[in-house]
Amino acid sequence: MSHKHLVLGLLAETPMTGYDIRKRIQEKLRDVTNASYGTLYPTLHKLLDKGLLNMEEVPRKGRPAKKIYHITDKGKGELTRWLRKPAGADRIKREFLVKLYLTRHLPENELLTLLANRRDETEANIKALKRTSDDVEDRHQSWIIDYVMSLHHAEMDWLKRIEAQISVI
Amino acid sequence: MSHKHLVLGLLAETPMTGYDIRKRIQEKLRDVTNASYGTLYPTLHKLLDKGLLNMEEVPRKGRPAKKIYHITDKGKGELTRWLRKPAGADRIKREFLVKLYLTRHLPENELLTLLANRRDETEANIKALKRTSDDVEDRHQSWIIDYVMSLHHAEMDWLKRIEAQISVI
DNA sequence: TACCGCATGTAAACGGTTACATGATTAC
DNA sequence: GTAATCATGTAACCGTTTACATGCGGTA
Repeated sequence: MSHKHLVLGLLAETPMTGYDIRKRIQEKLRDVTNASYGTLYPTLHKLLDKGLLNMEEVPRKGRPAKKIYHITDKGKGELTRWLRKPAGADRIKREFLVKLYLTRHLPENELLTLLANRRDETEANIKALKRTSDDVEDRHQSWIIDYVMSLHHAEMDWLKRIEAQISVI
Repeated sequence: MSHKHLVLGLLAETPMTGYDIRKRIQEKLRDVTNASYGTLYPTLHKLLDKGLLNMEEVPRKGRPAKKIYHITDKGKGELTRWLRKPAGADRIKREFLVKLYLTRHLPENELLTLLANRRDETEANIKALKRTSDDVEDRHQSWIIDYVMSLHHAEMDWLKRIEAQISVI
């Protein structure tokens, strides 16, 4: 992905500092990404270089100026171009699936504990998500939560199916 | 993740060359990872250094020797230790969710095409998966396919739900 | 003859995480 | 007084992708 377009998109709504962008992401996009300053600041610098952003310096007494970034027309162009092309297939490193596959050469009870642990974790994830879903303001945000929730539930169902399959044998 | 444990796990089944490992992954774990030689060979070198693998050189006429890697007892220990601890939460860069969120500041029809496109893509993914699921040998592999398929279906249901929600308004 | 499969790698670039460094202001 | 918040960044490291480099043997 690179956080380039996310930054562009957030700045298209309203001009902000890098710090603000971080907060926004933490508040509204926790389930989507987890970008740190180490990613965000260099991204801003690159976008500025390319002319996709402008920067406005706001001096503060006794410390370095605050830097407010604004999206440029060029930036808006790049953003809408990106939004219109299909999102790349999610490249996921599904560590759990690797583990599942590798239990092939291990005793059956290893497989069963792997599945049971995963079920507990998924259950916990669902509960945690439910808690965060209370203070959601806009539909876009609630759609994301709904999406993630759906995937969690699908995984739960799958886990139960597999466990049932095994215990029958 | 790092492909360290995957390599260890595959070599626990049978000794192989780096080339063989690549083929295995392509054949059986396409939905889980996509490791290239650029990842695999350095990983093998590191594991060898740490004593988790042994290497056996098999000379070939007229070209460099083939290198067959074997897992050591130390390697087996490391592998089972890893398998037993819970798999880290899948850190996913869900590009599609970023796009979904960013349609906030775009006209409604942009949102609708985004969803429609995604639906087409997901449908295509499901069909492609169905095709691959025919020549599956062992249950571990079929579980993985079932898992991925479940997630695809969950996404489809979600997409339809959201689209219905919007068209009502 | 031309291409595919076998088999080894390296190098550059990219994207991200973690930890570090700085320092004022505000709330408890 | 102490901790959190505001606000900037850099540097080292890690894992991965992509492209490149090499070259034999078998198949169409």
